[in-house]
This record gives sequence, structure tokens and C-alpha cells, in this order.
Amino acid sequence: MLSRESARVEVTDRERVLAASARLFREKGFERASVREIARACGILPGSLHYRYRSKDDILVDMMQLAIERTIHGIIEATSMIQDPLKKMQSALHAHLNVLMSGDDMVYVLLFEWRSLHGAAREQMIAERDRYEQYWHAILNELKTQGFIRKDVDVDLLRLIGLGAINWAATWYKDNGKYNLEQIADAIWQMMTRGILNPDFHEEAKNL
Amino acid sequence: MLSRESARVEVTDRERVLAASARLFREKGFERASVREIARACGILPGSLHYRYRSKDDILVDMMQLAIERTIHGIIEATSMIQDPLKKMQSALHAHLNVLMSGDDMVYVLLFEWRSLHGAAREQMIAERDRYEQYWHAILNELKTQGFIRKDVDVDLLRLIGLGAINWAATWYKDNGKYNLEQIADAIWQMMTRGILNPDFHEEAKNL
DNA sequence: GTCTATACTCTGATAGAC
DNA sequence: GTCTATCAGAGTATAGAC
Repeated sequence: MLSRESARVEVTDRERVLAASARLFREKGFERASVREIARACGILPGSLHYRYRSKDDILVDMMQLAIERTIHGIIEATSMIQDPLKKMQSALHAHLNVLMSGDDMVYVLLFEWRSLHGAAREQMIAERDRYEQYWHAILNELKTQGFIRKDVDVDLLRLIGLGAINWAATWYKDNGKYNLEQIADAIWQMMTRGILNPDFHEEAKNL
Repeated sequence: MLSRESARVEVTDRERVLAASARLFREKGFERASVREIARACGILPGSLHYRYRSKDDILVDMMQLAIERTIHGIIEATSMIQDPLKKMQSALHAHLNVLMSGDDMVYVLLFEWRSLHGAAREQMIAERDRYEQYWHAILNELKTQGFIRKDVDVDLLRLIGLGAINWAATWYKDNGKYNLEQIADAIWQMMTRGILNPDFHEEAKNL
């Protein structure tokens, strides 16, 4: 049986290997990153890497598993202690944006490397993703039930579109770029909640 | 010199090859699609494909070029005859969503295969993409100048977030799925223009 | 657990006949 | 323009010494 110490070391090794792999996957894509490169980035030789992961695919699966766990952990931590429904949604938005832009390459890989995932592993990851989106569904649904969100709004479509706006930001956001995380989060928040139009034109836009 | 007929045939051949390639690139990704597969999908042999395109990269570049041309053509056609600024934005939104979901695999490749594009070809495509986004900038900027859009809204950030919401829909939209194009376009339109909240809570959301 | 060395397959690109 | 045939190299996975 493993001691606490050796168990802790094992986790660290796993994360070190996955972090190095994730950086490569993000930069070059899963396909272009060779096993030899990955091993070099981890500071070990290909044979040793094979001892940890029997195949290149297995690395990707384990990486996405860790990434989705972190994402789910992030939204729980950000929202579970908040009562006010509006603040809860705002906090969830910040959490999602933060985990995406935190520099964690694994989350980026999780978003953009679905095409390299096949078979049972793919099904499993879809189930995990759905589990994450259920947190969002609960938040948005409560807002609607309590009358904050208009009755004509479909909360499932809202979730898909809203998360899409955030996710896509991962493709253009740059550290120290024109916009910081706070500005992006606020812009999405204002746009989603109040819209962009001067209230004088809300009726006109509604019926257009 | 080419006759009208042979010129027309040449264009058709190019599009046939690119369409077949695009389908593969979309399904498996640029890296996983081999030139042998591509040639087979085009109904020719690898040697013949090499006669048209000296390298696999050249296929991708030509494909993206065609895709961005179609996208730009789409927004021009949809907006150039419309005077009302609000209707113009709405029409541009529909055009963008339509070209994305039209089933044209090349546009999908244009969105998601940037990582396989390098060097001068990449720079050139960035310039083309910027050219497309300038149409959006002009539309949104006119809306703001005329007072439709609130003064606190940054039109560049609005463009990035709005197009992101649409682009991401390409990752989950399915023909004959739960939502059709009209529903998605309307949901994005209502959300962007009026927001999702009951107007009673606009002030509260603003200052949150 | 990490190493060396290699098996085997597939890749993109090309040469040259027709 | 399309074909056949092939090259040189890269890919993943593995066997077995240490």
C-alpha cells in the first residue's frame, strides 16, 4: 500500500508530464506533437513515457480528465457560497473565463482537441462536459424561475451561446493585450444582461 | 489563352478538389488526412493531385482563401442594399451564421485549422480576416455613432464577443437538431440587443 | 522505472512513363 | 494531366538490458 508521501509524489509526476504534454498539444496540436518530443519536454526518454502511458491517446484522455475536473472544481468553488442568483451567475462567468485564461494549457486542449478523442473515451468526456454544463443550467434556471430572466428566453440556448462567447475568447485573448480579463468579463456581463442598445430602441429591436 | 469554357472548367475542378479535401479536413483534421485519402476522395491518384497542388499545405491555403472570399461576399451581399443600421446588423448576423452553417466545410476549416497555417500564408490570411472584420466594425460603429448603441459599449470588444458567440455555435449546431438557424440567430439577436434580463433588473445588473 | 535500440507502418513528395 | 512506382524520413509502439 502506498504511503501518503509516495501517493503525493505520484500525483505530482502525473501533472508534470501532463503539463509538458499540454503545452506541446496547445502549440502544435495533438497530431503534430510526436511522442519523442513529448518525452523530451518531460525530461525522460520515450521508453519511460511508455511506462506511464501505453499510448499517445492515453495521455490526451488523462489530460482532458484532469482539465474537466479543474473546471468543475472552479465553478463549484466560485458559486457554492453565493446566494444572490445574479451574483452567482456573474461569479460563474468570472470562474469560467479565469480557468480558460489562467494559462492552463490543459483546459485549452480540452476545448479544442475533441477531434482527436475517439470511442469510449470520447463518450466519457461528453458525459463529464454535460456534468459541468448542468451547473450552468441550474444557475440560469434559478434566475428564470425567480423572474430575473425574461420568459421568452430559452435557458439552454442561452447557456450554449453564452459559454460560446466566452470560449471563443480563448482564441484571441492575449496576456497584456488590449483587453484584460476584467474588461472582457464585464463586457460579456453587460451584453448578456442588459444588451448593447440604448433602452429607447429595445422595442424596435425586439420586433425587427 | 484560355477560352471562357476551359476557364470555367478549371474553376470547377478547383472547387471539386477543395470541397472533397475540406470534408476530410473537417472530419479528421488537416494532420490526420493523408494526401492519399484526399486524392481518393477527389477521384484521382496522388500523383495527379500533386500536379494541382505542389504540397498539402498549398491545398489548405487555397481552401482558406476561397472560404474567406465566400464569407466576405456573403456579408456584402447581405448588407450593402440595407439602409437601416439595426436591420443591417441583423442581416450581417444572419449572413455570418448562414455561411457558417451552410454545410460548406471550407468555412469550418477556415475557423478551426489556423494552427496548421504558417509563415507568409498565415500573415496573408490574417490580413483577409481583418478585411472581413472591418465590415463588422463599420456596421457597429455606425450604430454607435447614431446613438443606437450605448456609449459605454466598446465596439471592438463587442465585435469579438459577438462573432465568438456565433462562431462557437459551429461546434455544436446540428442539422435537424433541437434548434434551427432561425432560432439561434434570433436568440443571439435578442441577447445582444436587449439582454436576457427583465428590464426591472437592468440597473441592478449594471452596478453588480 | 528508466534506458537503448529497433520493428513496423505510414507519411509527403517526387521521378518519369504514357 | 494522369498514371505507376518509389524514396527518404517520421510516426507510434515495443522488446529487453540494466
